Parts: sequence; C-alpha cells; structure tokens
Amino acid sequence: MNVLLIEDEPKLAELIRQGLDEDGYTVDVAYDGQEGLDKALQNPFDLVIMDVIMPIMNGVEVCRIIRKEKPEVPVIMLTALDTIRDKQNGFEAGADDYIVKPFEFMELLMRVKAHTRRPNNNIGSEQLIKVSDLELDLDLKIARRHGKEITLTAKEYQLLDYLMRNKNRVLSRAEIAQKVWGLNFDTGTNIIDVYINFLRKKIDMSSERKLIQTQVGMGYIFKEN
Amino acid sequence: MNVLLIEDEPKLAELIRQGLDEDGYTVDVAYDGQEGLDKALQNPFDLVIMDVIMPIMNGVEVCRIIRKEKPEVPVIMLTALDTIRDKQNGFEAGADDYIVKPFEFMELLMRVKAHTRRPNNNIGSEQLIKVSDLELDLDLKIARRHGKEITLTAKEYQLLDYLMRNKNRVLSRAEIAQKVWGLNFDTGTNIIDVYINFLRKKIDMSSERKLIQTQVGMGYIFKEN
DNA sequence: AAAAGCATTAATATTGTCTTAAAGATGTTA
DNA sequence: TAACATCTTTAAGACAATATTAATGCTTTT
Repeated sequence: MNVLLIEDEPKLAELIRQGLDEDGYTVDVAYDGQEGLDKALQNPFDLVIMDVIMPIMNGVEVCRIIRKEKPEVPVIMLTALDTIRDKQNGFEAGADDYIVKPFEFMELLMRVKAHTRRPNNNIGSEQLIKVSDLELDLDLKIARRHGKEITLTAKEYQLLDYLMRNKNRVLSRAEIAQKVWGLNFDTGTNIIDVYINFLRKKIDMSSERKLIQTQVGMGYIFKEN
Repeated sequence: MNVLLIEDEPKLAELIRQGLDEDGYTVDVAYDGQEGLDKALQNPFDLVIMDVIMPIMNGVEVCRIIRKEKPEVPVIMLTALDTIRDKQNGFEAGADDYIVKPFEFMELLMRVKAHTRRPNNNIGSEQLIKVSDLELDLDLKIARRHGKEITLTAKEYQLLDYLMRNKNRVLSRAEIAQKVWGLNFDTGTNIIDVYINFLRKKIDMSSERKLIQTQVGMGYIFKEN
C-alpha cells in the first residue's frame, strides 16, 4: 500500500514515515507542497497525508489540485490550526479527513487504516514483499522471479513468506518449525529440509544467485544480494 | 440526504438534529441501540451517526451489524472515551469515522459532509460492478455474462458481490465466512464450498475463462483476465 | 576417513476440494 | 393454516492435491 506524505518538518516526517513503514505501508516523502504535488500526480498512491502549512505551496491548494486530478485518492490533512474556519477550508478543498496537531501516532494510523480499508478500495496497489529479484505477491499468493510467475502450495508459501520477512538472518530449524509449522521440533522429522528443497527447485534452480543458503549445523538463511 | 442519528441523550440529540436540519439534511432520531438498529435496517439512509454508549445495545454492536447488512452506508461514531483502545474498537467494528466528545457542532458537520460527498450518489446512472465480461447489476441484483442475464439467490449475490469487489486477491474461507456470513468459521461447515459451486455453475460453467479459481490450501480468487 | 549433517527422491498418509443429495428454513399462495 | 416452492445449510463419498515420512546418496566438518 503506497502512501505519499507531504510534510516540511523533517523530524515529524521521519516519525510518520517510520511508523507507517512498520505497519507495512510504503511511504514516499515530499518536503514541500510543490514537490508533493508533482509526486502525487506522477505516481499512483493509495493515500496522501499532508500538512496544511508548507513552503512554496500550501496544503489546501495542493489538495484542491489532487482532488481535481485524482478524485479517487483519499487525502488526510494535518493541521496545527485548531479552528473551525480552517477545518472548513480543509474539507472544502476536498480533504477526506484531517487531524489536529499535536496528535498521537496511533490516531493517524487508525485513520490511515480507515481510508485504505478494503473493499471499495480495490484500486490500490498490490501488497508485496521484495528481496533482490524475487517478489512475493501477498494478494495473489504467488512468487515472481525476474517477473516470471511461480506458483506455490500453501506450506511453501508460508515458509517462503517467513524466510523473506526474516532475510539476512540465520534461522534454525527449531525456529522455522515453531513459526511455520507450529511444532516443537522434538520429533525427528526432516520436513523442513524437504520443503527447503521444494522451494529451491522453484525459486533458485534456474538462477545463478542462490537466495536460500545452508549454514551447516545452524540452519538456513535467506540472503539478499 | 437522509441521516440516522442514534443518541440516547435527548438534549444532544436535538442539538445535532436541528443543526443538520438547518444544513439541509433529513434527520431521523433513535434513542437507543435497538431502535436505531431497527430503523437502520428498515430504511435507506445515506449516513448513520451513533453514540457508542447507549442503553439496550451499545454502539459497537449496532455498528457491526449495520456494517454487515449495509456495507455501503458510512457510520460516524461519537465517543466520550478518548483512549486509543476505544478508537481502535470503533474502527474495528467498521466505523468510517469517530468524533470524540465533547465536540463542536461544526466539526461534526464537516465530517458529515466529507462522508456524504463521495461519488456514491449517482442517481439515475445504474450501479454496477464489472470484471472481465461479467457484470453485477447492483440495482437489479442480477449478473450478466456476455450480456446474458443470470439470476442469483440472495446468498449467491452477496458472495459474488464480495468476490468481485475483491478481485485478484486470494480470499481465505475464514475471510469469506466472516464477511459474507458473519461467521467465525470454527464450525466445520462447508457452506462456502457449496456456494462457490453454485456460482460456478451459474457464471463459469458455459465459459472458457474461469473467473472463480481455487488456490488449494489458501482459498478462492476471483481472477480478472 | 569417519561421523554428522544435508539433499533428494519416491512411497505413503493426510488433508482439502468438489459434487450430489437430502434435510432444514423461510417465504408464498391457495 | 396447509401445501408448495425456493433457498440455505449439512453431510457424505469420491477424487485430487498436498504434506509427511523414510530410505538412500551426497557433502561438509572434525
């Protein structure tokens, strides 16, 4: 889910960016109104968050243009001016929501969720995890390498999802068993080895760069680059 | 524009009713959760405003049911409990917005405007959802494939509506059960499989392109193209 | 070189899905 | 209100796909 954040104060921008990032959003930041407007019009976003008071071009003006050009994209305004007059201005420019500064991050997150919630909002971009040239499509539940589609069974998908989310870290069989199978791994099973083998055949076989690597005596690691 | 207001405190209710009335809204007031729910389900409203804390049935519960029965109607919650926890609860019940009491009337009005502005009110133009060569007529509650009419039962319609609105995304049985049946899917029922089968017979049987596809171990996906 | 750890394959067990039929609800008509 | 029609839900068996085990051979470590 792609979010455009237009905020001139670097500290606040970074705070929001990081928070949304942790919740799985992909955030693009612009530091003034003009830059924000350009980005908004050139790229597809699922949501725009913007400050009202900004250098070069103020938020109300930016909002009005975005609303005109891309009426389907929801806009949340941040404003320090807690007066009814300004709230009116904000909404009249076409904002779908506003938040009065100072605000708690959780409040912003809740409103972001409310505006990006499916359904109705299927226009949004797909959700995916990317590591090197491999991507896992969370909507279609398939993988792609060099853009080539790879179908996965349910277990393969779960395992790959786990590996990719924990890239660049050695994962012991016990950890994997626990997280993917919900097992305690006392049973002398080799099921993880078997599934790693399945995944390798599907994603690593035809490629030079091996993403899944063995650390003998320790476990497996999904290595970027 | 018809608004349903569910608020047990008569003075506040009257204040809101009058204010919205002056702004051109037609307001129907219910004084407890049960009454509000009944009205909401029996009549067509463009918006529901409701208190969280109410006698007989609380707002979160009412909201959940309205959201299930009439997913297109926006709901604004009024809450005196200014805690993040409760904000989460409100949204998780499916509210589109909330306002923390005490609030200025103008703030409510602005939010009401924001939620009734959406391009939902295309009176005259027929409402339909289109995916590939299948279209779902939201007014007539029928489907058409290659222009050929297909009648649906109520549950078939709800399921197809949900699938089409969430096209190109794998939907787990749990999700479908939750959204279409309002079940928690612990019950070992196969009703989703059965209804998928019904729909396939009606929309996919006579066509080469199968729109409804199974992802073994994951769920179903309604695939465009 | 021996031991341990890992990869690979095939066989088997398990689970998931489709399909049909029939029972249980619900609503409609006489 | 009884009989009928239609819709919803449950249940069971057949079949297909996937998950797991186990045996064998290969690789790495000591």
